[in-house]
Amino acid sequence: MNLSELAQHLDLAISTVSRVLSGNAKKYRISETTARRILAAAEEHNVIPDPLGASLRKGSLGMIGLLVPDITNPFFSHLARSIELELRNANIAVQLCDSSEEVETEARLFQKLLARRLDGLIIAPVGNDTLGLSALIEKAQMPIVVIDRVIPGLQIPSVSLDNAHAGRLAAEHLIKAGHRKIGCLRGSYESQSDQERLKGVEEAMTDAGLKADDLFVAGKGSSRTASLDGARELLDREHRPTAIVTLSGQGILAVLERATALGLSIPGELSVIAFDEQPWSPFMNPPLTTISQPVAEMAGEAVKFLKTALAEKSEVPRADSPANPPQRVLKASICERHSVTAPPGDAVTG
Amino acid sequence: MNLSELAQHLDLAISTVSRVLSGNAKKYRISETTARRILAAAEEHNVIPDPLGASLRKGSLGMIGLLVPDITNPFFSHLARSIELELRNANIAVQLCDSSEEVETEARLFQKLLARRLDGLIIAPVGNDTLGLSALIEKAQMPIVVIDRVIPGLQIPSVSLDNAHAGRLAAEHLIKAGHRKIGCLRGSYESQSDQERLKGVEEAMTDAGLKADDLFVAGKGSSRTASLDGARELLDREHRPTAIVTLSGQGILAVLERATALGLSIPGELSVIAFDEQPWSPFMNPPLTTISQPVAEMAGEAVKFLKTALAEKSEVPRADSPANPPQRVLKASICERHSVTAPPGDAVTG
DNA sequence: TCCACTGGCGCAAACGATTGTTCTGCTCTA
DNA sequence: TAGAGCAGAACAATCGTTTGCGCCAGTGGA
Repeated sequence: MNLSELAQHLDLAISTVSRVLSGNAKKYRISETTARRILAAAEEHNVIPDPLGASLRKGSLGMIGLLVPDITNPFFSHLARSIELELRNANIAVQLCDSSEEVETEARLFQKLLARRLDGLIIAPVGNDTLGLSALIEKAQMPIVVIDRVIPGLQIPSVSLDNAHAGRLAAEHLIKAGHRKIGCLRGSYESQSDQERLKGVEEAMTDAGLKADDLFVAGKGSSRTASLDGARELLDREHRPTAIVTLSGQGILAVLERATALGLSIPGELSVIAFDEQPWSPFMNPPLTTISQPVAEMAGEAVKFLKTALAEKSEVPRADSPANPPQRVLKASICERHSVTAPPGDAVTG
Repeated sequence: MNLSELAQHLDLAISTVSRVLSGNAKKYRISETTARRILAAAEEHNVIPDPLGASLRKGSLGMIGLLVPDITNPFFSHLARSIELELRNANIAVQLCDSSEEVETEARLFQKLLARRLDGLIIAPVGNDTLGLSALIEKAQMPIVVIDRVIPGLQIPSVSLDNAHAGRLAAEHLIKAGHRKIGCLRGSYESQSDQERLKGVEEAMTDAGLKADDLFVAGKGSSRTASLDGARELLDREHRPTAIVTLSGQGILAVLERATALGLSIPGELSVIAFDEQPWSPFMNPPLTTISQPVAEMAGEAVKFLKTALAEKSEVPRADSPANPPQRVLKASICERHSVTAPPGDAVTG
C-alpha cells in the first residue's frame, strides 16, 4: 500500500499524508487529530513511503558507493565496517564493490557507480593510473573521497597513509637490527601504496649507507600464486636477503610458506616484517613484527570528509571552486614482536 | 543532462531516445540513422539514463541487500565478495549491512532494508529468534534467502552448513586422539550455528561413552574481551579440558592468548581445533587443525536461489504457494595440522 | 460590516524514465 | 485508385513522492 492509496482510504490528500509520514506535520500545520489518524492508519496497514519516489523527487538516493580492491583483505573489511557504521547514523546506505585488485575491473565498476547516480563515493583505488582513473574521478560530478592513496595533482579530498614513512619505519628497524640485505615483496605491481613504501625502504637504506644492490624486490601480483612466485624469487637464491618486508596484503603468508618449504628458520635465518597488523599477528609462528595502520581513524576521517562534501553539494555552491579539498595523511606505527632478530652470523644487537 | 533535454536538443521524442539508449532500438523499429544520431549525441553530452527514473517505472531497483553479522569475519567477507561478484554479472548491486553480531541491530537493519524496497535480501542471521526475526522474514513481501542458518518452520530458501556434523567432526577427531575432557568456546551466546555445533560435539561424546561432565562450555559473546573471558573460564581451573574447540569467529585467538599467558604448550598440554579454516591457519603457532566451510559454494548457491526467487517474483505468480523453497545443507571438512595430539600422560595415538 | 490573519489542508507541478497505443506517411498490390 | 500493410516516431499514462502555492473557513480587531 502506498501513500496515495492510504490517502484515499482516509479521504485525505496525499500531500497531507506525505507530510505527516515524513515527520513534517507541525511544519505544515497539520492538526494533531489528523496526524494521529494518519499515523495510526499507516501503522495498521504497514505503509512506509517508498524511498524511490522520494529519491526521485529529492534528487538524492541516500546511498553512497564504496569501492575497494579486496573486501577479503582485513584492512578493507575493517574499513568497510567502520564506514557503514558511521554512515548508518546519517541514514546513508552503502553499496559495496570489490574490484579484485584489477585496474580494469576498477574502472568498469567506477563507471557503473557513476551511472547509478549515487550521492557520493568512497574509493580506495587499486593502483596507478594506467587506465586514467584519476581523469574519471576529476570529471565525475559527484562528491568523492579517496582513501588509502592520494592522487597527485587531483583536487579531491583524501585520507591516506604516509606510505614512505611506513616503509622507512620497517627498513630502519631491520637496519638497526643489523641487516644489510633487505628484500621486499610487493603485492600488485600497480599498487601505488606498495611503490611508496618501497621508496621509503630505499631512502632508509641509502641513509644508512647501503647500496641499491642490497635491495631485492619481487612480486607481480596479490594472488596467492603470484605472491608465492615472488617469495621464491627472493628466497631461492644463493645470496638471499637476510630480512624481508612484505609490503601489503597477504604477502607474508607466501614468505612464510616458502621459508618453511626451504627449511629456513624465522627469525634465526630470516627476519620478516609484515604489512599490516592483524588480530592474529601475535599468534603466528613466530609472532610477527608488523607495521600497523590506523584503520578506524582513516575510516572516520573519510566519512567526515564525505559528509562535508555532501553538505557542500546540497548547499548553493558559493564560489565555483570550494576551499582546498581536505587531505589528511596519517602515520603508521610498528608493532615489535619476534620475527626480527640480528642476521645470521652477526653479533650486532638492536 | 537527461533524456528529455537530449531529446529536445535533437528534436526527437523522449521515448525514441529512451528506446535507443536502452538498447531496444530495433525492437521498436527505430531507423539506423536516428539511432546513430542519438547514440552519438548521448556520447558527446555524456548522457546516461538515470536509473532512478527507470527503477520507479519498472518497479525494480536492481539492488539487493546483504546483511551479515560481521564483515570483518573472513567467512563473511569471502561470502560478500563472492556474492557481489556473481550478482555484478546480472547487473544487480549489493547494499552492505553489518549487524555487529547484535540481534537488536540486526532487527533494526532488517527493517531498514525492507523500507528501502530492494529487490531482494540475502541475510546471514546472527542467532536465535529472541526478537522475532523469523516472523519479520515471513511477513516480508520480498525474495529472501537465508544463509549460514536454517530457520525452523520457515518456508524460505536457505543455504547452510550441517553444523551438527561439523561439530561432530571436530569432537570425533579429538576423541580419536585420546581426549576425554573437551572444552568448547562459543561465540555469541545467541548464535544458533554455535549451538548446533555444540550439539554435534555432545553427540559425538555420548556416542563415545563420555559423560556430560566431560564437556566444558564457555563464552558469552564474540568480542575479543568476551572471548577472552570464556577462554579464562575454560583454562583457569584445576581440572581443565585437555582439548578445546572454538566454535566460531576469532575465538581461537583468545584461547591461544590465554594459553600463552598460562604457559600452556599447544598441542603438548592443550589440543585445539578452530572454526573456520583461514589462509593463515597453516602459519599459526602451531599450525592449526581447523574445520573448513565451503564458502564459495555457499555463496554460489545463495545467489542461485536468490536469482530464481527474483525471477519467480517478476513472473506472474502461478499458484499462491510456490514450489517448496530450496534448502541446501552443505558439509564441512576437517583440515588436519599440528594443533591436536594425544592428551598429556596418554599413550594413545591417532 | 469588512478586512487581515492564520490554522488546516488540497492542488498540481515537478522528478526521469518506460512502454502500450496512436498517428503519419509511405509503398505495394489488386 | 484505393485499401492494406508497414516503417518510423510521437503521445500520454504511469511509477510514488515532495513541496510551493492557493483555497477556505473561522477569529479577532477596527
